[in-house]
Amino acid sequence: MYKLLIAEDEKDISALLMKSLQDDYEVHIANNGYEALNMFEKDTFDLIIADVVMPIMDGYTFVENVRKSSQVPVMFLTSRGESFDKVHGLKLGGDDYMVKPFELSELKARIQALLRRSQGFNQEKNIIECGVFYLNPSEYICKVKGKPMELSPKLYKLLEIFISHPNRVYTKKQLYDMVWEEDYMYDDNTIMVHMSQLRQKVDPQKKYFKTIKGIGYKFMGDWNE
Amino acid sequence: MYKLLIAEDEKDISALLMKSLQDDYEVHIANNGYEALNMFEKDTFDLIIADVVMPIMDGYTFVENVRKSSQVPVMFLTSRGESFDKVHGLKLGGDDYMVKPFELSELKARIQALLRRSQGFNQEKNIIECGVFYLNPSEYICKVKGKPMELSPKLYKLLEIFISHPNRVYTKKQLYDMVWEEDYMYDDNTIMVHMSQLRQKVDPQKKYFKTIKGIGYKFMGDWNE
DNA sequence: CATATTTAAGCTTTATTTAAGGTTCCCATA
DNA sequence: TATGGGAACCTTAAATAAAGCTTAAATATG
Repeated sequence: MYKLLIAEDEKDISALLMKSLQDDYEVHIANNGYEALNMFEKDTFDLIIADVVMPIMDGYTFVENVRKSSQVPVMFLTSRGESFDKVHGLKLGGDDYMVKPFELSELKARIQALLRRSQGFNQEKNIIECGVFYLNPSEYICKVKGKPMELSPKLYKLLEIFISHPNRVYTKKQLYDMVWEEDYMYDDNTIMVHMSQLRQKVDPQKKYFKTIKGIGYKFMGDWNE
Repeated sequence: MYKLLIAEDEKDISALLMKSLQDDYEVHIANNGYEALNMFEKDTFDLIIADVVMPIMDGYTFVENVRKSSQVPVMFLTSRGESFDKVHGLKLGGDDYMVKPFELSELKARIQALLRRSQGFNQEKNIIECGVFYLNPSEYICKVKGKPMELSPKLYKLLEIFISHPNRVYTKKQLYDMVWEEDYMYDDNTIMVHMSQLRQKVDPQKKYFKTIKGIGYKFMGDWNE
């Protein structure tokens, strides 16, 4: 079930949203931008709905801060319906902008469209897929060409990083920091052994995981079978 | 430059769109859904804008067919502004839905937001480009005239420096300091050998990398093919 | 105890530097 | 206007150094 964060100071509206969305989503309400930002930093959400005019911290400022670290889809929902406002909200990182009063059916459809787009058109939640590789971290499942693979935790995390960002080059240090989450006692060799194991398990023909000598490793995401 | 496909039967609107979008995008116009579908099958586009009411094949049918094989972002642009229509359009695969008459500034902002989302925020990657040279350091990619080149770390860094600052002259000492990051043990010859290798790989005809005798080297950024 | 992870060692591959001989260009001099 | 010497530069190939791979054994984890 997708998690939504709603930043809205008008209680009647947030209550209405809660009521009409809670059957389909896990809904969290914040009463202003500041509160929302705190919640955002402590948790992860699949979509954010933000009012613009709020006390303490407004919606624009909130979303600007969100965008510094996240690409979570954002919908503005506000009574300010001028083109100028819409353009501003969209430019600073919003994905959609709805003007109050709104139709609930349209809001729901737009939420669905946004989630569909941001989740990469996967029906299920949190599926990571690229080419022959399929990962479902919440179920700890890994498939390569549809064939289930058993991977140790470290190997799984490694693979997850690569598949979520095809073509990107990671240095050994970066991988170590992300997978091991401890920067003392760091050794290149550990990474190399794990990469070797990962290749043997998941890419025995060495087509997908390329070594960039002097830099690091890269998962080739633009292949043609 | 992103490629847009616009399916619109009203000539004055398609002309207006062409006029206002052609500076930023490569715009292709189809006069109905059927024509659009043909164009879509022969070419690839980064975004589709579709009217709903069109002769021969309507926008909904067109987009339903598009969605059978593609996840390209789709915006509906139509005078049918009922919630029912919007919900229908969004559910069958549309990403956004604008109602005529529309503000051009809002349309442009929504196009940008959609492209940003569908391109996976990729446009924010720092790509270094000049003339026939293309570098993407985060993917460690180098292309010359669209042809991928494999470069060693030192050569890559060297090239990166030159392409980021066309026409600037660098002394051997400067290059050494920037690429080697150690100022002891410095030898002109090392640079010269690397420059020689770089030219052979990336500029065999010696058109782009010029020696400034007594000074250093310079990448010629203002050429005309 | 079983499984996962790290260490260690020998080996392979690739990158970088060194070294030597050749080329070009500038400038002083004839 | 020729010419020769020297400095700066180029190129190539061999030598050296660095980075990476893999296997198996050792150690940790639970």
